Amino acid sequence: MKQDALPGRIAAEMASLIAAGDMPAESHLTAQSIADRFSVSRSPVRAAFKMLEGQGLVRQNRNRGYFVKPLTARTKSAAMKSASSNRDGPRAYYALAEDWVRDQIGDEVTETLLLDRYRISRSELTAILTRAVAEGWIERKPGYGWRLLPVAKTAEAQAQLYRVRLLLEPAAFLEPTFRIDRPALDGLRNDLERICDGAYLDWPEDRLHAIGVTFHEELVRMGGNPFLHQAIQRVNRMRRLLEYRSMIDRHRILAETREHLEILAPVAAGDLVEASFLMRRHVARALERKSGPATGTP
Amino acid sequence: MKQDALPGRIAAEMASLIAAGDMPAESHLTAQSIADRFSVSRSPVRAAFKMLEGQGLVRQNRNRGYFVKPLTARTKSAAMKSASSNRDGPRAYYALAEDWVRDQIGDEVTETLLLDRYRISRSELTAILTRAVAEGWIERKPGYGWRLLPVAKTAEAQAQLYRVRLLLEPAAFLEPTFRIDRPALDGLRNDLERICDGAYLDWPEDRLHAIGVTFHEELVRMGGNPFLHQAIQRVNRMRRLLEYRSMIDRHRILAETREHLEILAPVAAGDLVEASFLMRRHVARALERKSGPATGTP
DNA sequence: AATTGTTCTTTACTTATAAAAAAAGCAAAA
DNA sequence: TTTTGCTTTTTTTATAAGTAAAGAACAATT
Repeated sequence: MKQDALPGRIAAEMASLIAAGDMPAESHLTAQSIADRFSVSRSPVRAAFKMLEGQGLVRQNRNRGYFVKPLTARTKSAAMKSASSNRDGPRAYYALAEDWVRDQIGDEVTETLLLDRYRISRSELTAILTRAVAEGWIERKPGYGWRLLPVAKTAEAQAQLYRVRLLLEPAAFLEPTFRIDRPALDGLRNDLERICDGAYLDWPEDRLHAIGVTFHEELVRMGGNPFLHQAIQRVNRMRRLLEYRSMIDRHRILAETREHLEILAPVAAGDLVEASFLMRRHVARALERKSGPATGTP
Repeated sequence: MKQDALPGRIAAEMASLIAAGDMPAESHLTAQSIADRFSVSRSPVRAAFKMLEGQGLVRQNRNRGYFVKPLTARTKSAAMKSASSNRDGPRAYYALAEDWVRDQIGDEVTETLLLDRYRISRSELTAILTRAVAEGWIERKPGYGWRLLPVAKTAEAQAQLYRVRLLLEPAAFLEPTFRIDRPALDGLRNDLERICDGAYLDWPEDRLHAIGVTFHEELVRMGGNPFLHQAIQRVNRMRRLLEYRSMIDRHRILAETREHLEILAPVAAGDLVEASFLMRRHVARALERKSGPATGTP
């Protein structure tokens, strides 16, 4: 079996966009534009179209391509389901991550052990290890074997992750290279406002989560320091690893989204010091909440 | 050929230690202690011993093991040469990095291209890509191919790396989990004092560099926040990639080592706020010097 | 008792071939 | 001219057998 199913991932993401109304009914989905968006060729995109057609989300017009069908209650729920069922990573990756977080596996493992335990092919294992290395919770031992690194399993560790964010995120605004990216800013505001306008009740969980993460990462990206941006991306991926199972509290999402909009205002006005201050307060609040119960998307 | 030659790396590192006088003449090198130090088994260590014997650095006593031979001018220079020739990574890794930094290669590559260009095996390529991904300057494209990221090439990159250090390193002292690690502290001070006492002229470059890096990483490690520690490790690896070609200015090393010792004093005394302040000043100075010429190990 | 030297076992790398997937190319339709 | 639908080419993955390397076990030596 192919390691990850590119068409499936593309289809899932498009389903999410359609369900969220980003791709209105009757609009023409040109294969090349979708391909460009995902930076792939048209081949996997066509495969994705066929999957979406099977779900009743798009319609093919012979020699004219694919068009978005109007959403019905049926197709809408199908779209949301497909969007969330298709996580962006191989099943075994999450299985390993979960085993590690739950202490179901030792901290030094051999490749054969993993191969055997998760019933995967060598190249799938390679992909998983590469990813885990990139996300910083696995490293190769000098000889044979891999070492699983400490990860935010405990409440204390979660807090430590937030302390790193507290250091990095407010600092991004103060980088000398900070440049406001209007289109990105407008895109963010648009999403956030729609969430506040009720979408926080409708949209699939992973989309809400993704928008929250994107908000933080985009702002850090505007800081113009790629290493800062990279550091935050890693922290967020690590966070995702731990939080992906937890239910989202949709009312907390609303509260946090309002804070996000509050931060956006001074950024748009060019008051970066104020933005930095608000961001610090925002992350600090999230850190405080970590002493409490469930998990949101600050 | 084996991907990286573990015995060679171990031999090189031991050669460096012997040349630096860390392993005095006639001392007995027990295989297990060396194996533990590198967290490998005795097998590659024995192979390393044989290589060192060939270089005249150690002597085997039948059934008693290996012993350090007194350094002669000849063996000393051989040791330094071997230590520096054997970088801690596959040749092709640095070849690729250099090609990228020097714009000798496009920003999107296929595996076959790399396989062919650097004449390496598939698994060696996998190792190289995994490492580059971990260090954050390569990423997998969604379909086929890999994308080389511009992080490592821009002129500002060095300064931006230092700005991240400026954020993270002083903060480590202020973590609520900071715990002084006396043995580590003593080890650091010992190395630093020997450098100041003249070793800055003698010791091989990579050892001087490594001690500087270790100083910073160990202090951050004592902060007790593994994510902070990890972030700094990444920054340092990237720094190494950018700096690995540049000559070391041994007098700058001396100056910086003195600053390192200055920072150690308040740490040992438990005055972490002062240590944090001194660290900030130290890194800030190094950042300022980046406007100037050559490169040291701040 | 600790450590070496050696043997045996496990683990991972190499290489090659087949198959699957994605990318690239191109003629036909809109 | 753009975009589709289809074909061809390239790239990567899957699988498996053979080899090299590292790890583990154990008797011999100090």
